[in-house]
Amino acid sequence: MKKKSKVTIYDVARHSGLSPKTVSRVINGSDNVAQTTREKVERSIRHLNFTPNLVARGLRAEKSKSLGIVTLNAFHPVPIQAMDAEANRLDYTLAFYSIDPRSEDNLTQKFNTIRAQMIDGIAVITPHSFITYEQIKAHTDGIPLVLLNSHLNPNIPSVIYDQIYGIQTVTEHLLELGHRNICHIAGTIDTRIDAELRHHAFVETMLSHGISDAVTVEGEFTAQSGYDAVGKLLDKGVKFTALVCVNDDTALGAIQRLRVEGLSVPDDVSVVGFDDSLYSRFLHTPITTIRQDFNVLGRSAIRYLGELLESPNTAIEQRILKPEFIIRDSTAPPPV
Amino acid sequence: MKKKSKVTIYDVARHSGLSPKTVSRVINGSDNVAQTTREKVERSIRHLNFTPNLVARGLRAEKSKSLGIVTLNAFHPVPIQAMDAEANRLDYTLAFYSIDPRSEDNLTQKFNTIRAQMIDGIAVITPHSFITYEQIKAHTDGIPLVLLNSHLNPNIPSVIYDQIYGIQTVTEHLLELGHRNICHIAGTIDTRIDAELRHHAFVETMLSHGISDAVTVEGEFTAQSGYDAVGKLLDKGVKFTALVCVNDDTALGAIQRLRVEGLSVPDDVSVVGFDDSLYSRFLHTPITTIRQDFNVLGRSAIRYLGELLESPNTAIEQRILKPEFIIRDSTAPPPV
DNA sequence: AAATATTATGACATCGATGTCAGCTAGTGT
DNA sequence: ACACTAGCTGACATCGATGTCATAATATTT
Repeated sequence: MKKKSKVTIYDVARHSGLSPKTVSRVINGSDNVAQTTREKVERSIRHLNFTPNLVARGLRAEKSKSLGIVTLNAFHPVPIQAMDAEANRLDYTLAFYSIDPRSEDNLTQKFNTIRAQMIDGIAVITPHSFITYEQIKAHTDGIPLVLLNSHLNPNIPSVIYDQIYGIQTVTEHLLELGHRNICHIAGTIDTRIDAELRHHAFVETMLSHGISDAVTVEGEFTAQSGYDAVGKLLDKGVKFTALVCVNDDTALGAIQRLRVEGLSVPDDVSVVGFDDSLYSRFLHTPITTIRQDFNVLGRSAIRYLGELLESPNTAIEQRILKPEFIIRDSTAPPPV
Repeated sequence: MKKKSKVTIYDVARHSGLSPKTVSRVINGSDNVAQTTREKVERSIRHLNFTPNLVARGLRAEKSKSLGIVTLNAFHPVPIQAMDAEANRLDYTLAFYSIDPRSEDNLTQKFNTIRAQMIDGIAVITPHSFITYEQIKAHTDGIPLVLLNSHLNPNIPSVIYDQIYGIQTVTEHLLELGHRNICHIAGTIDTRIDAELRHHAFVETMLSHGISDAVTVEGEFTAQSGYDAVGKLLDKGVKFTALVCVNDDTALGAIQRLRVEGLSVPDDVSVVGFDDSLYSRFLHTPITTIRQDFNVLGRSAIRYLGELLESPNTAIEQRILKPEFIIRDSTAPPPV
């Protein structure tokens, strides 16, 4: 049986015959403690199996030593394990909050909680265009803040993969192969920033090659929506020899639909994805894609947050990660 | 500009001309407060935009109103958003901890932190056989605890999908189709409980049909390991017409390797998976599988934890969810 | 040896909310 | 009119750790 009663600094003080303040000094590695005293206290700590109460310490210090991870219910992957590992390295723990971005109330309420819990720093996974940096910032009361895969804006503290570079690369890859009739199966452009960025990059790249009538169908980042989008394109009689998909899930669904419709990938239609999902290289037709590693993204965000906490004059900037282009079997020259 | 200084119950008291204690009563909806007083306080609260400090409250109440989600670095999906939603419903927030199950030190240290943060309840995602319920319990100091997809044992508080039923079902499905030479591509049997359970269920089911020489190859839950496992089977010259894979990722890799080796699924070899991963139904050959919904699992765990917190005499039991069998195209009778 | 500097320790207050308990006001009963 | 409730409010202590500041113990200087 364990003792239920918690061991406090007072118990340690009593046991070692010293004052609570001295015990506190030992815990915190303060200089002005005699060697013999320190040892006595350490013995008592070990003997009583004492762990300082972080809530009490938090109240006094006005900081909790934990970081908040906020997501916006957007089906964007949350690399929580990687973020936790990095946070631990900086001596922080993690608290998690999921916010409904459509509810201003929910936003206010959650950030009230975050402040009330004295969370020291916040990482927001925000590929969600309902919410701007300013809106979030208005709620944080000065708590350091880093956004993940958010708006493209050099003046907001964030870590992002270069979406524009990614889509530009795959689109140009298709153009170089000789494709001219390229369609884009997008994500929810009006609500997701990454979808918007990728869509814009697609249109621009096509324009820069003199193609102004490229067709876009909006999906929602899922395999099902990719499947349906191809159906829509075919129904409308759109002519295409290549598809740029907003992510691998969408590409997966698109490829499946093409197959159902009797079209071969890549012989009849080339397809590119985005993300390099875990399954992508093991498919019947491995997908040509752009790899972004969400673990790296998460770690970078926490690291940045750590810098902001340590030195408040750390530059506010956008840290841009370059995704990697991976050519597989789903792309080929268009049929002759 | 916002005021940086935090608003406390004392500020509200001063502003409303009442005592902090009365403000506290209003916040907590206490009975004995005059209507006019209550309104005065509420006005002040709104005017000052006051939010009670949860750290202070936690210290006093000796509870944090947050639940700890613990994972063991085992690549098991963490349905953190679903768990958060359920926790919020019960008026709790979430803290996240990732533990290296091979390090006893890490285990001790993390649970010290959990106790030091006055976490009220813990959900452990533990398909990891390094760690038993007893080991964890020894660290929790009586904090309510629920395990997810853990050991099969009616006396530990946990929520699990019935792994045995699942593998039994898919194996019998293959047997009914006429297969006799069925191999199992397992997970890491020595370190993952779910792998062990599934392996055991496979062997038992085969035995109950009079087959005692069924071959098992150990993988590690990944597509790559499924890919490699098929290679090993072929190298060893093992004869098989069907594969039971520990999960869909493994099945995906296995199917890919079969294709590379010139074997067709399901004409030459039938393959079943487990989990019903998001991609499984969109593959070239959609996978026959067993669906377990991790969101449901996570929500159930939090709900159970909530019951344990509310009434400490809630039964300690194993809550078993039945997974759903889904037949797709990767299984067929064996070749004649 | 006296004066001064340095090191080591503890008493007390504080962080913000709330439990305990006492006191005050108004209302009821006789 | 007096005693007695019931309802409302506040003073004070408390949760556990630590900052402030005073003081005791020791070392250093002259």
